[in-house]
Amino acid sequence: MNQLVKEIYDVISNNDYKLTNQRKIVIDALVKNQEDHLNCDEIYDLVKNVDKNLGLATIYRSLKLFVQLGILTELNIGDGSIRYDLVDLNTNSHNHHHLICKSCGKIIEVKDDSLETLEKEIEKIYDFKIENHKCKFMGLCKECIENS
Amino acid sequence: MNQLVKEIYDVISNNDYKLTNQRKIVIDALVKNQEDHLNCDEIYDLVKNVDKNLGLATIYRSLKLFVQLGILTELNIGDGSIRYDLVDLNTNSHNHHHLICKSCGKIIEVKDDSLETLEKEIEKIYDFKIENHKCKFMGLCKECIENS
DNA sequence: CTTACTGCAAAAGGTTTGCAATATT
DNA sequence: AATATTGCAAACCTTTTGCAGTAAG
Repeated sequence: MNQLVKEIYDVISNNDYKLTNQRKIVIDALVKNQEDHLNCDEIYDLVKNVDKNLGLATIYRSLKLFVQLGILTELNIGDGSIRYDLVDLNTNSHNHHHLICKSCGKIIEVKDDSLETLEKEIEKIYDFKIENHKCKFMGLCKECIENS
Repeated sequence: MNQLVKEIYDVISNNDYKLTNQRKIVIDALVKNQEDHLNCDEIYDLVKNVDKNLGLATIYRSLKLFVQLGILTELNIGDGSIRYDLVDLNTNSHNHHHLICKSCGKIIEVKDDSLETLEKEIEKIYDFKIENHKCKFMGLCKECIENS
């Protein structure tokens, strides 16, 4: 079994939540489509092929739980739905940003931890303890620039 | 009249939209409560005191227009509603970030343009033309740290 | 065997829209 | 006078919730 899947299972079990079939199916969809930043409805569509009876409400509840357990973070690209991003459980860091193409909607992940200096500065100036950050860059991707 | 208000009026007129009483009232509420990052419903509450008949739909439509005209930007703090942030029309830059206290919900504005270096780097590596960015830092504000 | 979890359907937000009346240019 | 804008109510969409039945530990 995929190493990441195993780690996620552990987080759930170790926190005394039950490893139900439905949760496993949702996790499978999330891991297999990491790049896609799916929203609940899109996960529902995928998951129906595996278990026709799996309900939408169950997915909403699963996703909420996974966020609470630190397995996922929420991502808002302004389309009216919440999208989800798998957290790298090993580094336990949120050190990546998103490039969102305003033309085609593509989301590109950017690994970067260069915000740490800025964070330290902000913490000092504002007496604010930063625990996490979310950074989005909006613009045009390579393909959309070429096709315009 | 407030200089900022005058500038906003100009943007609306110059783009051939009508300077209606309702739009003026909404602008007034936005300018007078710049710090508060109001959502539509909160603006509705404020505005009702000025014009009891001003409808919620009108505010939604005004806010959409103002975003389109670059007068406002949308801000998502994860409470399920869209909040709004006045753009500094003179600098025409989006060079500020938000600190969001996860305990009391307070939003603190941080002036900073240190992301430009990072943006240039990202543009080069990913062939992505960045037009704007949104950056949120989540954590605990001074007061909430002291009261815990 | 206990109680957390699920599925369903209904409800609850927030936001959008159609239409007739109104106000701005 | 022409038409963009408004107010109202209904519609829409995403997300949440109550409850009875089911399954994981």
